[in-house]
Amino acid sequence: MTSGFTESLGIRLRRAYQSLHRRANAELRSQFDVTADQFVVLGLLAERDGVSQREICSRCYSDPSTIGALVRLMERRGWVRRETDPRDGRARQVYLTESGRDLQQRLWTAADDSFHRDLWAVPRNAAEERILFDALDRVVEAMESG
Amino acid sequence: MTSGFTESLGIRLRRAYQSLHRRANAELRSQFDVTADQFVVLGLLAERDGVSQREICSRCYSDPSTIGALVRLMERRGWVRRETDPRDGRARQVYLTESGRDLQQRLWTAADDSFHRDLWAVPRNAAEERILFDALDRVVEAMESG
DNA sequence: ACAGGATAGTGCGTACACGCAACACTAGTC
DNA sequence: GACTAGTGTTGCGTGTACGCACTATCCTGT
Repeated sequence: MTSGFTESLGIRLRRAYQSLHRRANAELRSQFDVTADQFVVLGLLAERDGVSQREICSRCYSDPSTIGALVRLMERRGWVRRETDPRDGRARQVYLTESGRDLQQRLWTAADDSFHRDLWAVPRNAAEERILFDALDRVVEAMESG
Repeated sequence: MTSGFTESLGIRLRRAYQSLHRRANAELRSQFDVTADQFVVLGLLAERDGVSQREICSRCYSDPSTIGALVRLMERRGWVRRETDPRDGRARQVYLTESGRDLQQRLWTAADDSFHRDLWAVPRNAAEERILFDALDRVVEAMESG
């Protein structure tokens, strides 16, 4: 029926993500006691903060309850603060604190030195990068249009 | 320092994997009460069984304790049996049972109908597929050679 | 002004991923 | 035979992912 389970795109995608996630977790945890997913949320907030948890979810493709727990944890650690949106009593606006912004920058440069560079070197040229990025984005489309 | 966090390969990889995993979980759970990771292990065992848990780990890039728990659960559900390796008292040989093999085949065709087809259609031609697969494999290499 | 429907967030339960430590067994060396 | 490494598995604790049910709030049409 197919060219074999082990050779399928699904398994390859899983392997690639798992190894990235494992590596990121190991580096970030040992040096900063931060998890890979906290790193992702910090990165998103550094690009734009004052946003609702719902928006964070849609930007990193996670679940509301996952993000809720994550953000509350980050709040306890002093990296973010949450304020009730004056325009919408249901929503919380999530902001990076000074400490959180500082941490994010240190994480970013550390991650760049240790594994981001290797990741960026994966596409061997611009054309390959475009094919790769397009394909990954089309995976998302295909999976969500079911 | 870079073209933006949201545009990086890491985030794209995360999004693609998360959406695949979510979709697979939803389909498999609603129809068969099976998780995506159980599906993966069933698929690997269908290709070759009688193997140690350690080997399952290396084939799906998972952790020994994760696979241990997963395989014990699958044993309780009657999909696999575990026998002590006569050559190595530490190791367990994991086999698919008849019921497990049967389930795997039903899962495989159902998954193929619902989302595997969409996934296979992601690479638009053989050249793109090769670039995509190579890149994903190089991600694994890069992340493990740290 | 109000009912009905949508939306943001929380709480709970289950499954997975992983590091770490412990344990059992193996294999190589002396 | 004992000693030392190395390996397969298990147990424990934490963090993450997700579905589901629930509350609080908003919004729309009447």
